Order: sequence, then C-alpha cells, then structure tokens
Amino acid sequence: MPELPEVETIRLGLSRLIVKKKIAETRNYDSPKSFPNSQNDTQAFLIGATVTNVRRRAKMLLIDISSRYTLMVHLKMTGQLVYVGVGPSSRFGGGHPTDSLIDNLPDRSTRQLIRFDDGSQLYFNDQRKFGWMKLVPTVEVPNTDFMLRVGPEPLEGSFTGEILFDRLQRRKKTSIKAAILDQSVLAGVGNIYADEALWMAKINPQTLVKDVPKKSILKLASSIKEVMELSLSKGGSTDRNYIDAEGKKGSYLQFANVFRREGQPCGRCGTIIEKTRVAGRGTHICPSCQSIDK
DNA sequence: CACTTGACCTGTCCGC
DNA sequence: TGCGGACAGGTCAAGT
Repeated sequence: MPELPEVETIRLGLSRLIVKKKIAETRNYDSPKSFPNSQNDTQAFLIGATVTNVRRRAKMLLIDISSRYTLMVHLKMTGQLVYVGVGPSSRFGGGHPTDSLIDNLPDRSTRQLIRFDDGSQLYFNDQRKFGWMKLVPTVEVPNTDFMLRVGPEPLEGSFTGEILFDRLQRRKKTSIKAAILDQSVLAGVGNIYADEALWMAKINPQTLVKDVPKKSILKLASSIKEVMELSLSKGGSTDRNYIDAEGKKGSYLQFANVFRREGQPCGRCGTIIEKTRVAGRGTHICPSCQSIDK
C-alpha cells in the first residue's frame, strides 16, 4: 500500500504519539512472516524498553528503542500501523465518525499488538499478510541488505535530476516506469506516484530508459518531488485501505491527474485518460500528452 | 549482470 | 445468488 508520502505521514504521527513510551507487552495474532515476538528471545529486547525515535528510509519505518534495537517495519501493500490511545473517546481524538476503520481493533487483519505501560496500544494490521516487522541491533541497521541497496531519497535537498540520470544508467533497456519503481534506483516511488510523475513530466511509462531524453529525466526528477510533496501535504493517498497512525485517510487522490482516472478527460489537454499495463502494473496515461519517445 | 514473470495472501468487484 | 477470474498501494526468488 503505502509509498513514500504515506509512510512518512505514518512516521510523523508515530513520532508524536509513541516516542518516550515504554513497551509493556507484545502480542501475536496471525503472523505468518517475521514478527519480533514469534521468538521468545527477541521479546526480551522489547519488554521494558522505551521508544526513542521513529525514522523512515524509502518505504521502511525504523522504530528505535532504548535497548539499542530497532524495529524495522515494512507495510507492503495493505499494512497499517495504528495507534489507539487510552479511553473510549481519546482513541478517536474526540468526535470521530462512527464508521471509523479503527473502531473495533483487534480485527481479523490484526497481526501484532504492542501495548505501552500507559495502556495505549499500537496495532500492526495487514489484510494480505505481505508486511513484516524485524528486530535488528540499531548499529546493524545501516549494514542490512535493504539499506545497502536502496537508492537516494527524492525529498532530500541533495537529490537532483543529474543523480537520477546517473542512477538510471544501469537500467537502460527497461521501461522508465519499471526503472523508477526499482527501489535501488530511487527510494520511495510506487505505482501511484510513478504514474502521476510520468504524466507531469509528459513521459510515456513504457518508453525505454535509453530513449527518454535527458531533459525529460531532469523534469521527471522535479515532478517526483512535486507530486510527493503535494501528497505529503494531503496526508498521502487512500486508494483502498490506507490510514495513518491515527486512523485517518489521505486525500491526495482528489488531486491526482491520472491515477484511477481512466475514462476522464486529461486536465491538460482534455484527451480521455487510458489504463494499460506496464511493468506488470496497472498504468494510467494521457495518450496525447504522453507520447512515446524514440 | 539486466530483465521479466510469477509468487506471496486476502478481499472485492465484474461478468456469466 | 453463486462461481470463476482479474485485480489491488510491494517486493522477492526464480527463470531467460
């Protein structure tokens, strides 16, 4: 589910909600993948420890705790990290609609629960069970396969179009969409923002990287920044079941130009948006704005 | 190495 | 109403 803006929105919420809280208990529900307390010995590094920091790299959340361990969390397609405070109304921040998605936790998608010593709780829910959590010594985090391979953060000030162009040189014979979805090329881009940024830069997603003019790659880099910054300001995208740490949906898709807008007119030229398949993913394009470069 | 495809899961929607 | 198939925000391990 979540791409960079969604994971960053969750991180911002968790930074406010769980830092300095002490872990009192963890509980496993249906956890087929790697979860920290599916092994008793790792639980010893969680219970009694305090959350010290919540970081993000690409689509990975990093929850540092005082035992010098870090909980690495990947939400994959349908994972959620939801904080539930103490008391019947506090969990909804007061007047919350009765159809709240976090009204009745745990539910059948709940995989893991972390309870803090003040009674508040953090739920890991994941309908499709692709997501996972792993406990790693904090000093080892930079040496994990994930950290060693992941590409630059597009919202860091140091990221430029020249850097994107350089990193694309090893993926010259694949489509530009497949290339920017590759997390070792660039961190954090997923299916929504790939389509949105390619529309903004007027690049057809199936164009081979070697056929995209350098000028267009430079434009693409700034388009990626632009769509992700806008999405961040809207709390991310809720396509199906994304919610942030407080159970709130994101509203970016109201502002999307092509994603899930097949059959509607392009906001730039009026041509009807089409949906196709590129790199094995549903792909939305304006057939006139995004002609194929050769 | 670079590239593509299927697998991992559950749930929902659409056509018959 | 039921049933089969396609599809869904992401990676991986295989295959070529």
